[in-house]
Amino acid sequence: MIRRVTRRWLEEVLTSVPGKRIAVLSNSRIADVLDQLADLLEFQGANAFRIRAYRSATRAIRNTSTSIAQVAQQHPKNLTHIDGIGKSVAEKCVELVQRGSLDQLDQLLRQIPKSVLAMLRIPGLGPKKAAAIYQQLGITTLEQLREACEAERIRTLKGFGPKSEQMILKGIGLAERAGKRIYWAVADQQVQQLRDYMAGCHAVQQLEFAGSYRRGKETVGDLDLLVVSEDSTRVMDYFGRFPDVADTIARGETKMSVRLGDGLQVDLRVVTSRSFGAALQYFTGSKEHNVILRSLAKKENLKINEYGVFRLEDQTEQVVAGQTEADVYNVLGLPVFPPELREARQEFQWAARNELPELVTASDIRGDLHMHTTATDGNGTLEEMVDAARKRGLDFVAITDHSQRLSMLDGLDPKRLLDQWSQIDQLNDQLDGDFLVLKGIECDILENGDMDLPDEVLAQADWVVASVHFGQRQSREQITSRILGALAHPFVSAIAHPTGRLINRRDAYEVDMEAVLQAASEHGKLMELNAHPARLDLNDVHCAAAKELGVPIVISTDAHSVAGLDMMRYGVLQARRGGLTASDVANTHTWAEIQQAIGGKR
DNA sequence: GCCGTTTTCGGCCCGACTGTTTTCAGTCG
Repeated sequence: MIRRVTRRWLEEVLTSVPGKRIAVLSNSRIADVLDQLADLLEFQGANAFRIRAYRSATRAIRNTSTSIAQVAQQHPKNLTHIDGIGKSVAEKCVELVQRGSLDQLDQLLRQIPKSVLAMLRIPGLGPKKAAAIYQQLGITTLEQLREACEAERIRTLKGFGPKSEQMILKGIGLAERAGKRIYWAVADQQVQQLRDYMAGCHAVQQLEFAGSYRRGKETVGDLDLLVVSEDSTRVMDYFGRFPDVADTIARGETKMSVRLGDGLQVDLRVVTSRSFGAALQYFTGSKEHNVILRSLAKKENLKINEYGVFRLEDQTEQVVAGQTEADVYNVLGLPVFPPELREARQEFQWAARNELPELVTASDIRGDLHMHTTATDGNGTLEEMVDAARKRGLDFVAITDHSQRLSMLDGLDPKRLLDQWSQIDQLNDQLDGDFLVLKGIECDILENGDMDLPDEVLAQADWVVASVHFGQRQSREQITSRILGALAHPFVSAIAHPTGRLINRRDAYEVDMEAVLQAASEHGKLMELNAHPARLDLNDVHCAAAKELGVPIVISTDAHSVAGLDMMRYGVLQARRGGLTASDVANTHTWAEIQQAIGGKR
């Protein structure tokens, strides 16, 4: 009862604000608000550890699949059970969910104009310097800042000089592009080019890309290039001549940073072979994973930095590890965590229980259960897609073209679908057991919750993926209930791209993922991890939640062309970040085994 | 602000580079 009243009240508050949709606050929205609060506090010069506490709370909020808003409404005290959330942040979550805003944030925003925070996006301009510019010169916008630089007024401030003005002017132009995160798949292309180029430098003994790229994060903010060499000058000179380098940001003895033409920053570190493992560990991160690692080391009277692990005794430092990553972890009694797991989520607890999962690999994948053909919006014919899948070593595929509601994409009505399925029967006859083509469909879940094709048609399919394409702006209750309905439908096998998000382009639609996963578990249905680099939907956090509930994940390319089949590896990477093993992923199994899993429920 | 088999108070990871400084604060990862 309380929940209903509160939610209705919240909906009224939110709908009274133009442009806002009816919604229970998502975790990412709550985290955004708290991050803004942290920005403003930082700007005010608040205690650095207090800021860090807020940052770590917002990270925890983004990293859980539990709906913070729901917990705040129903069991607010349970919020502090989440690591990183204490009494104060818990109270703020409750206030935010109940009132739709935070009193403290409103007060701060009255003192500091929001436009001032834009200055923090300029590389090299942090909270202290930005605050000095705002407080001493009264500058509140980037345009005023540009004018002040050009009029040489910034250099009059203590701690600023002509170079600072140049840095700011350059930074204003970059603020838009810099800091934008690119898809992992795009970063990967850049990495391959850099690898090829750096292979031509004889001074390079060993080379590895670290950072969020190595952790397989869905988006990458910059590249961290680690090189073993005895001659850092030669390596840096060579690196600086990479044709796409637009600007050198910094260059010292061991570290150099450049910006490429598209705005991507690449940091180069040159180390000796003795330090390679420590440096690789250190620069792979994440920051939060490293903080935990160093705290553990400290308790053992050890110190970890990018040069090695050192034992502290009688004011002397003795090297105990550094050459390989394995040495660094093993000296602390820890396993070598796969980079994808180094996010300070559960990996240290898993290690303590000796339960680190053996993550799924691309070679474990046996089939692809979501792809399109020229029958709807694909570029490849049925035969071409099947041929390409065979050449990629798969054992089976499902052809899942769109259903009739997608008329713009020439979606299939029952007659055309049945025609396609009889073609598939013929093709299977020709294949004679060497390969299996499944009769599938990507069937729309209509706005009213009905399936887009009649039951008697769906009943004849081997495999049905249900998806939401229309009515994505419906309320959380409506969308959730549509998906729950599909999961309860006897002929639906899996939910495709379950949140509809397009990374950097479109937010996920409002959906109660906890309820969805619970229903999938009850009905024995599968959830898709769509491998397209812009989707990667489910995300890593939801994959981990599905695993907890025993809901199998099916990694699918949703290929619209032959080349699209190669996207499988991006999905596998995301699955690894979710901690999935081969047995957690349905399409590492044979079709007979998958059929058994979904067939029992019909 | 968060956290706790050394702690409910006193810690909180660590180093490189830059610009503005005559020894260091700010920023970044």
